[in-house]
Parts: sequence; C-alpha cells; structure tokens
Amino acid sequence: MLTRDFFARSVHEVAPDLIGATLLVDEIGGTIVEVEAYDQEDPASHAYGGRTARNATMFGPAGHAYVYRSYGIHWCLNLVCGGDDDAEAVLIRALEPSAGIEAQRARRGVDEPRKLCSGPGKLCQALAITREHDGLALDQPPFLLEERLEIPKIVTGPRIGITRATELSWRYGLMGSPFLSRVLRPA
DNA sequence: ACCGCGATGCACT
DNA sequence: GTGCATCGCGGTG
Repeated sequence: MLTRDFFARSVHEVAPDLIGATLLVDEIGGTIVEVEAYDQEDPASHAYGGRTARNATMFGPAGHAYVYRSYGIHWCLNLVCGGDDDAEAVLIRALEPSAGIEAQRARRGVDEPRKLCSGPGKLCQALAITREHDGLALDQPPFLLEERLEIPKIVTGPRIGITRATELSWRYGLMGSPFLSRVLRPA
C-alpha cells in the first residue's frame, strides 16, 4: 500500500511513479494510466499565488486527497505531494477501470469501458469522488492505493486544459494505453 | 478528424 | 464581471 512516505517527495518524482499504481475508492477504481504534476512555482497550479480556502489542502501534509470543482460541474482529484513547506500535487487524469465496473457504468451512464475514467472529471464521477473526500488521508478508507508490480513504459507530454505554462511536459501516461484522456505522443 | 458552445460553481479582480 | 487543471453534443471536413 502507498503511504505518506511515497508522497512526501518531489511531485516530479511521484507523478511518473504513480503510473501503473491502483486507485480504489470504496473498492471501486482501476489502474492509474495518466497524471499531471503541479508545483508551487507553477503558474498553472492552484497553489501559485498562495494559500486560499479552496487550495488549503495542497498546503497541508503529503498523502492526502485534494478535490476541487472544475467548471462548476465536475470534480477533480489530486494527490498531495512534497514536504510540509511546499504545495505540490498530482492530478489524476485517467484510469483503466478494473474494479466495480458495473457501478462505474451506472454512475457514468455509459457502457464503454474507455469512456468510464478517461478524464479527471469522468473518473471522479465513476468513483463518486466529491468535496467530501477533500483532505482525507490516502492510506485509509475509503481510499486504497496499491503499488504497481512492474515498471511501466511511460510517455510524457504537455498538460491539458491549461492556459499558462503550456510548454512544460509535466503530463505522464502509460505508453500505448487506450484508456488515456487523449493520445500522448513522446515529446 | 477538428471546432464551437452551453452547462454550471466559485475564487478572484 | 471574468476565467477556468471539463465534458458532451452537434456541426463541419
């Protein structure tokens, strides 16, 4: 199981290490196939410009969930990384569903496995992640994060859906996976 | 394949 | 009032 020590490192080390790990919420979830890194010096990060009510969890200890609402409609899940004096987090962008697929279908209202968790908003709907999960520890229920068994092949590229710092290749994906939110070509 | 747009909450200017 | 770390749909190649 991934505990706080795993997350208490630079977000730029943790992000690629999460590809291939398993994320479950109340026993439902799958394999992490796509993430993005956000650090405190990053103009695209919520933490850029200091602590606010929304981003407070990012400034707290590593190994906790940071959940925010996106575009007024969706929820997005981040895993807080780094030391106690910084504010870093990994945005979980896509999963390959493996557990509770029927429940995910019901919550998403679609059948195709590729459409269940291929985006940060989609996977939060499939796993029923909401503001209630913000601040919860990742090594306790309802969360369960399992270490990957083998080192996967990873592709990097620019992050998606941001307007600033678009030149940074801080998006990581499982090479060749059909469950990515978008195709990811080697940078 | 791409592009535009509406839905909707809320932090921030 | 503006701008999003989004998604799904409907239009056009």
